[in-house]
Amino acid sequence: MHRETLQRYMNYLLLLTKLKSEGRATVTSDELAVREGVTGSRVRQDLSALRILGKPRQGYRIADLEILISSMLDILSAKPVALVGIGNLGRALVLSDIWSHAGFDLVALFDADPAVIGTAVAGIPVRDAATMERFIQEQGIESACLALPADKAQAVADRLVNAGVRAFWNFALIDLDVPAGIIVENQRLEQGLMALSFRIAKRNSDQARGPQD
Amino acid sequence: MHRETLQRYMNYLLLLTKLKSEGRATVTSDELAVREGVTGSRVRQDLSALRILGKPRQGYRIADLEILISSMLDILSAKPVALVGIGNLGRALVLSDIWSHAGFDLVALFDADPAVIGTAVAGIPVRDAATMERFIQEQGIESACLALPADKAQAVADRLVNAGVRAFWNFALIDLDVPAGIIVENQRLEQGLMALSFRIAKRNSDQARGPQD
DNA sequence: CCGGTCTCGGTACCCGGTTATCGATTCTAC
DNA sequence: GTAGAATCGATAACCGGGTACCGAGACCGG
Repeated sequence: MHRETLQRYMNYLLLLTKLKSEGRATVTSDELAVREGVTGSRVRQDLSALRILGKPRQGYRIADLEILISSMLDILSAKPVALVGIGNLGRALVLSDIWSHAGFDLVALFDADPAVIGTAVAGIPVRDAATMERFIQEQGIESACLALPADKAQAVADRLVNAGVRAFWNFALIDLDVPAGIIVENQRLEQGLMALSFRIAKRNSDQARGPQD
Repeated sequence: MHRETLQRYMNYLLLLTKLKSEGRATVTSDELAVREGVTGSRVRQDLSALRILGKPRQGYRIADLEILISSMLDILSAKPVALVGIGNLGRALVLSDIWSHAGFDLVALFDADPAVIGTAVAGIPVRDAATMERFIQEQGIESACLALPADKAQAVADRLVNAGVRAFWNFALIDLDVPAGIIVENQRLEQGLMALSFRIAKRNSDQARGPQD
């Protein structure tokens, strides 16, 4: 599955949540389509691929969509995950409610700074990074979030791989070098901002040339 | 330009920076290609679209690539930007060095909490959100970063649009409703984590089925 | 009950992104 | 200096995601 398609599914899910909160029970493919900038055809194909069936003149049942898309993304499970790096970013992530929404259970925090070791964030104690491998191994944790400076991320990732971690959510601005089979999902904040810069430049130059196209 | 293509350019840039720090002066299209999971052909077409010329048996000059890709993304300018919401996430963003790397100059911070108003982060004073419109207007700021809870983001965005902001970098997990011509770049952290969940599920099921494909 | 309309499911088509290929150019080696 | 290898630039071929279309089923109004 291509990244674009995956993103569409996640956006469907976001919109479904909103619709459900408005009391809606069904959606049509065209309704989902306009929000995504695609056609109803594409949406129907997306849903068809998940074996989701709708009814003519009625649409799709929102509850069905939510369950099937969620189970495809495997966000209904509670995979244990550890977070390394209790800086401002780390704290923000710990305090957010995204973990359970994305199928994870944040079970451990690590940092190397004695000033924060022993404190707790959102009720989760911050452990000494020196004890990281043992804890990860004992708990069988296979996912980790790296909220660290770029210069420390590779070394920590290496240690975590040795301890059994097989998937990373990486906020450090480097390309992690990991063995085959280990997943790295990079969350490049910088690229979002660059994309904004590009879109601003494009809009401004388009407007300068006039709206002839 | 499609999102995928834009992402490739940004990844080229990231890799170029790394190569330059290693003392390299030129790159071949194939070198750039393998990192992106595409072919040399695609890279050559990407660079050709930017009127970048290489030399046979030598490759492209890294310095040229950096300048031309950077200018296409317009990240060499210093567009003033304001950040609203001095929570943990806001602080992390302020303290990061991404702003200048992406063509922005972070010039103002706002928050509604009296406890943080008047303090400073990275040398930038935190102003009262009540004075936001006036300051934005006076300084001619046209970009803003929203590091706020979802329930406050829309109201703040509305006020900023009225004050002249025409581009948003939005971290709140909602679809902002803005007038036509106003750019919203959503940085959906949640979706990165969901994508990781999906990739883990996919890897595990693929391995269970065996590596026959 | 029946025609009209709306929306789904499936199929065929299209377009543009990606790859493959080929000639041209430049560097290396002897 | 010449043969050979490497890499670019350009063009053609390919492929798959996206769209358009059509028949089928379901609700609505009379």
